[in-house]
Amino acid sequence: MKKEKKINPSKELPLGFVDRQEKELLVRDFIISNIKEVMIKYGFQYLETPSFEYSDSIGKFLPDKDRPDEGVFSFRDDNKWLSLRYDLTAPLARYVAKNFLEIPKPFKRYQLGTVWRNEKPGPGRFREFLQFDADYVGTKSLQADAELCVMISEILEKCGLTKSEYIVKISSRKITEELFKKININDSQQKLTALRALDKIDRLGWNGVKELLGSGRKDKSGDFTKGANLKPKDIETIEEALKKKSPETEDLLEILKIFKDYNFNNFEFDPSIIRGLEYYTGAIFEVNLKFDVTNDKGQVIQFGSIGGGGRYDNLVNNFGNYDAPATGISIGLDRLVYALMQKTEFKIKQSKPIVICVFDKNSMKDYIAIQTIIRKAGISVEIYPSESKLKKQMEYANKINSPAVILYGENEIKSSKPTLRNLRSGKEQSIEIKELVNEIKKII
RNA sequence: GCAGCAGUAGCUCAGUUGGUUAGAGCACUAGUUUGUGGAACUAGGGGUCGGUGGUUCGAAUCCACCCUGCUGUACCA
Repeated sequence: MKKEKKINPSKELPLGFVDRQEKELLVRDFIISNIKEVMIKYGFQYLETPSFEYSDSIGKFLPDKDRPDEGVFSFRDDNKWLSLRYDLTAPLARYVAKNFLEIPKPFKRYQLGTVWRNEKPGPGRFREFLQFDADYVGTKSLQADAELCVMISEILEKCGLTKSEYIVKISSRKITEELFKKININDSQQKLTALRALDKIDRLGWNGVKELLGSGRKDKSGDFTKGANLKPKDIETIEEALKKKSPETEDLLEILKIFKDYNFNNFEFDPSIIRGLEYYTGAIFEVNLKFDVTNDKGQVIQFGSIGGGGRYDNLVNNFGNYDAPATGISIGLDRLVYALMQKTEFKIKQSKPIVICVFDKNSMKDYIAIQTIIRKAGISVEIYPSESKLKKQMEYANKINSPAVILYGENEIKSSKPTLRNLRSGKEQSIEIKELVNEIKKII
């Protein structure tokens, strides 16, 4: 009989999906707890919406296509297309439209949730990631826009970033709109290409952007990108306009005034920031890190922004007749985690369990008794799960970074004096049970 | 998507112009020590050489296609 070749299931993960380990999750939890604290202080309410939405509810319409636009993960269910949400703003708009009459106006909500994007992953950038999003719905007041920037800044500083390590950049859609009107670009494709080119100034610099506004640009690998084919004179006009150090549009002037009242100054006017192309209508903001981020080979990489947002006055309106101007901001949490973990001074302390070694299964009652005492004191502790050689148990304790082991063998039990071994110093001491908790506290 | 580079043990990598049974370090397991981890020594396990097909007497090595990773670029609502 011939042996069938066994084909094992793949251990690999789908492109852009990753396992996340404790080290990373603890940093993430730390950020989340800071976010929640700040959200409460600023009076936002907590909301959760489902991972899936009908594709058309989150802006994915399907004209003659057998699947929704690339960029989202979708599947067909009973002739309706469902998509995994790609952000938290679109579901919010849907939620507001659905519950418009019941919710307070303005509606201030924040949300933490996984989102999915069917795009090429990069460093600190995955196809599944956690996003934080805070929005003001139902107000035109620019106080809201300004406060979002102040608030995001407070969150970042709570997470340990200093003012010199990040900056909030602001601009307004109105600037580029006026600019395009001035130089008379009507072709919408051309407008789009130009807008996208402008968005890249931080990465490519002015020369790169100029090439993209003109005939096109060849990148480092030799790949060529077509440009917007603007006239040199128009490119000059744009360059001139974007050099301006202070804003002239009314919305930004107002926001700047409010920043002043808040005594907030870690921002920068930057007319070249664009953010998404679809729904923003007014002020836009972007949060950038100012320190170098490296990959695991130590190379400095293009990291981009860790979050941003802006005013979107028409999004809720798309669903029907309710008029709900809105503004919001989001952070990609995993990107922030990735960046924070690079700061060498950034370490989150975690308490690993004390390990009680097992000499004899029949003494389990005694092990459990001291385990209970220690746990009651709120200290992490566990009994080694089997009766292995002491060496193995010690190796285990060492491996999990346990601060200490408790040796409670025949003689110790007889005298009710367990031995506590400090795994960092290697010192051992014999201790009365009632003193055990106190001694452990000295070690951890 | 496009372009460049890469893929050999869990990890980092070596492997001569195609030539027996594919190697090293670290990690892992067992022992030196039946009550002692982080050091040392000894022994051991572990590989569809990214996959599939082709060329060849013979392929980790050459060819084709595919997959995956990295970097850049595009897209990012």
